[in-house]
Amino acid sequence: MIARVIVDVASYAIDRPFDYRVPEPLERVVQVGSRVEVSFGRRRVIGYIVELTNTTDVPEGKLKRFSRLIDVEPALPTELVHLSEKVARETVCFRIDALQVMLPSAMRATYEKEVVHCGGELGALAPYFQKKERVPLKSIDETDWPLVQTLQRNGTVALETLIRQQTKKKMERVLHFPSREAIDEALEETSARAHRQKDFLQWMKEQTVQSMPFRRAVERSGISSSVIQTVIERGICTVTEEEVYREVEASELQADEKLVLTEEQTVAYEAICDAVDAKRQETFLVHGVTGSGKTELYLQSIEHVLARGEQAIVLVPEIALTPQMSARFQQRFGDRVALMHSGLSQGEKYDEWRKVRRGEVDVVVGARSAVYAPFTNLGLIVVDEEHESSYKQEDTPRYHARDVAIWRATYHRCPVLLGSATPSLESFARAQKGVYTLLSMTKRANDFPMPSVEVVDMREELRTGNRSMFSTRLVESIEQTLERGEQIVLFLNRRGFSSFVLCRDCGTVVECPHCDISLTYHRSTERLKCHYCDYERPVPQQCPNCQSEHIRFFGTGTQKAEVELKKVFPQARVIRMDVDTTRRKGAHEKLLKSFGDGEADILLGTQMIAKGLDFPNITLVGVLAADSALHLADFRAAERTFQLLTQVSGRAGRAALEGHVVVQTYSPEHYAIELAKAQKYEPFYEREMNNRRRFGYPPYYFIVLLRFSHPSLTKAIQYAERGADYLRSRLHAPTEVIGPAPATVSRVNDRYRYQCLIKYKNDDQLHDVLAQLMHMYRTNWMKDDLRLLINVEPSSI
DNA sequence: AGCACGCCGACT
DNA sequence: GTCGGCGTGCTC
Repeated sequence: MIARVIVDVASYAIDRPFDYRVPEPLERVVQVGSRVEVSFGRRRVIGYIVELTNTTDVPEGKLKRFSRLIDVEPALPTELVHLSEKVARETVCFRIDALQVMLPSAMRATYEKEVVHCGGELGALAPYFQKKERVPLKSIDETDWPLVQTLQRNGTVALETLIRQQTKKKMERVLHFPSREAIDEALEETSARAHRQKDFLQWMKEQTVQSMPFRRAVERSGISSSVIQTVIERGICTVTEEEVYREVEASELQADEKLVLTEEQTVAYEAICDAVDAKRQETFLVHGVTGSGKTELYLQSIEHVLARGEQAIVLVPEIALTPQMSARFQQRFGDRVALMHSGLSQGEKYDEWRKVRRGEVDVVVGARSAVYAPFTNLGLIVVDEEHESSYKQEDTPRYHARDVAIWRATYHRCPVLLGSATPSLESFARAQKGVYTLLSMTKRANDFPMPSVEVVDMREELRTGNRSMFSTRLVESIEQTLERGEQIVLFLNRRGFSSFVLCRDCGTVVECPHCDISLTYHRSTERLKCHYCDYERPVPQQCPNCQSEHIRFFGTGTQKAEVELKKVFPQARVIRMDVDTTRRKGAHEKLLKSFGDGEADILLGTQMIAKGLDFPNITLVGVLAADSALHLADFRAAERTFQLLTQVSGRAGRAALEGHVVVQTYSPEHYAIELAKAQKYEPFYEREMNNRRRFGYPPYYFIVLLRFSHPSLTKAIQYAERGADYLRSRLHAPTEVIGPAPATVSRVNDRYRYQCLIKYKNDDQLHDVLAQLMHMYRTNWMKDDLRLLINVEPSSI
């Protein structure tokens, strides 16, 4: 029996299966998806079985037997093993990367070298070994490494690779209670003076369960652990070490009752159930205004799926995975839900993943990578806020969770639900073409009116002499809202307000010496940092260009806004939410909770407050700089701005109180802002589609971004041109190759970056041509220190 | 990727 | 002669 194995080595030459003979005793145990330990060249590494066959082209002399089976139960279901091939092909990444991303990081192996003493004199190495036979190479001083080599040659020591999985199963001591009779017997044998022991025995007798974690027994019985320990030592009850799940802190469960669906919701619900029942892959685009009750639709659709004995995945943007959202799912489905988001520790993520793998839960609510939840009987995948750019992973494998969701659904023959108030142009266009089924929900579930939106022209404010961050209108609105005792959310897009250091005399901005980007001030450390490389330096006292001491320092946008806000409204209680105030685990939740409890009047923050915030007392939303993302050189700039404004506006007036939105901008006439104000998605869609068609961008074309980087500027340009020429010579109209042009950040880590763009409609040669280009890169260009990165359907360019 | 082999120049 | 620098080729 032959196992075809993808080994844990990310390299072009290795990116294919290698054949290993399956040891005979394991023939009935191994499965596709199992991990094995193999010797590969002179190393031992972990590999994934992707196929089991009986034939091989590998000559007998080369074929090895793998040494160890790591999982009895395969780590990945077959479906995901096959899916990894598609992911690798579609996103141009190594198969091993596509496989690894499907597993929790705790299951990734680390490799460590150890020096083993085989016999003979160790000489100068002796102190490292003491009485031990093997020591980590890391523990030996680097100056002694040549000696290790010498001793290795004469056979005194050998180097071995230690494969360590990061998996830590949490073990807990579990107490097993004896039978009633045994307890009675024990009671008789217990000395009359041992009152506490008797109490404990009595308590045990009252228990209905047969075992309980030691810790909980201490808590519940109120008997000290030393007493219980004595009882154990007397052999009355036994203790075992058992694997337990880390307890993920449960959100506070508020009542969440099943709601009566509106007419629109019912239409959507029935269409979804129909696809579920028919086992039909169908993608629904749920276009519902904020407050139209999309979550309730998800919940009831999932209930239907669970009733059929199938499972469901709910994808949520990381940032929107608020306790409010999680709590609703937990309330509805109890312990059948697993949560997967960045707030969990590595071990907690591993536990949640295992619950899914073992079939102990049947709903997963999680961020991007939860799309790989190892369910084997999926009935529905929901992608909430489907337009969110966080669904696209920005490093390898550069997959889009929305696409993966559809691939998986095709396998499981189940529907996918894409939900958004502001669908991505791609999805809406597909819905228009009939590729997806459009489900519109135009009315708010509770019939509350949409908030009124007011746009303030900040140029006008400047002209009238108001140079502060707050327009007169916004100040008035805040005042009125405060007087009414209602709450305010102020939103500030960090971009354009980032915290850089500027010389007031010559205008110099302090930049990174290795990258073409300004340095960012970090208040916590009082230093300037580069967000692209690891460079950091203290804040300069003088301008590095003209030595002037008039260094103007811009704190983060939100910090500055907070100071100004306190000046204008000294009586208002403000909560600031940005990366600085939410870095600590759980800080995010805590701040939101205290705002929800009415402990503050104003919530001031960045992107992160744009979503999922659902408090009835918020009646005013202020957007301080609506156009900060508008003028970026990216074809999605208008779409992003429109989505953001709509999203933020949705935070106002979620309950009976009427909501109001004030949007401050320097370009009030821009269609993205005008149409967001009017809250008209479709006119925006038409308008933006026109632009996309005119300039040949998605969804009219698919795009692939190629980035060439090299320490020498001329070489970077040369190779980028060579690459573009190569592509042009092989790809034909209507496929186009644009560029090369310098990347937005034209230098990172002392490497110059040039990029090309391929635009295509449907080009079946493209993947082959890209593969050939990669081949040329790895056989010729890579040695010259060129780096080439391919991003299929990038979220920005 | 990482490891060994092998070829060449430098040094005991 | 031997050591160690890095270019080349291979990994079932």
